[in-house]
Amino acid sequence: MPELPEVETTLRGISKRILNKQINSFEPRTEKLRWPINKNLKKFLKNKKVCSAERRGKYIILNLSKGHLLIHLGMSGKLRVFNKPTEPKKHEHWDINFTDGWTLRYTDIRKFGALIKIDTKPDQHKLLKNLGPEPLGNSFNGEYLFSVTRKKTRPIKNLIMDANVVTGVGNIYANEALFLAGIRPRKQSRRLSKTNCEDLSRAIRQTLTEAIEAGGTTLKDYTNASEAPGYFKKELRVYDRGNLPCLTCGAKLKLIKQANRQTVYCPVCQN
DNA sequence: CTGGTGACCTGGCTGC
DNA sequence: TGCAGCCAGGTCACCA
Repeated sequence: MPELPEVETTLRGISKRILNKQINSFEPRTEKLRWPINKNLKKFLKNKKVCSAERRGKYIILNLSKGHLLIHLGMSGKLRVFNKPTEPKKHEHWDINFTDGWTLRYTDIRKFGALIKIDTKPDQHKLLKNLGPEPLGNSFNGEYLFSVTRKKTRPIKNLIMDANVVTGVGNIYANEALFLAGIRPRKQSRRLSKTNCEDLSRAIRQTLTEAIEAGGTTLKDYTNASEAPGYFKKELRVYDRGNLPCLTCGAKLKLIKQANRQTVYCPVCQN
């Protein structure tokens, strides 16, 4: 799925087309995505205005004139906006139609995404309240990473993919950032030095920033709000390159499995 | 509390 | 061609 850069790209793409607009109707075409879609959502959204839109980790939050809407893209979710009426195709699970004729449409082949109505403060919602710091924010740095890695026995890759430690780093960018920092994915978190933590926090920041600038990564089917692919794939140095030569030293990249996810690293460049 | 695994769902690819 | 089996950008819920 979309990791943080793809969610950010999506948010930027839809924002200008939905901000300050009034919702005319909500049309769901599925009972449930990851969770059942609230039966009152049609009524709840009717006539509400989209006041602002923001991202928290991989979640998109639409702040409405009253209440909030939480959107997660799961593994295969996409949002796009258009103003020419189109017949919804298979896997196009819901539309939010605005009074000016524009539509926000959600597509998700695997239905791991979510659409949730929130009445209270969003940051107190159970899906958001335990999230770790934003990797591109000021509170995420080497010092923070050093403090959270102490006493942790799990591999560093598993740790940085834990949304409660730092939110938004998925499998692609975890692999890439560890390569950039020269750290083995299986290294025990508590064995990272202060320098390792500085390097890794910087690598995560750099990898995500570059991916956002490239419009995200398209592996198979990610497209942004205007259906354009992301261009970061050509920058990937280890992800999806198992057994191919390291682009830095030529050594054969190792392919292993961690927590049921594919991990690729260079046995020479990463220690 | 920590850490590991199964489950959710569909489609594409590989290999027999 | 057909089909079984495996894999995929996420992460919650549950269990030891």
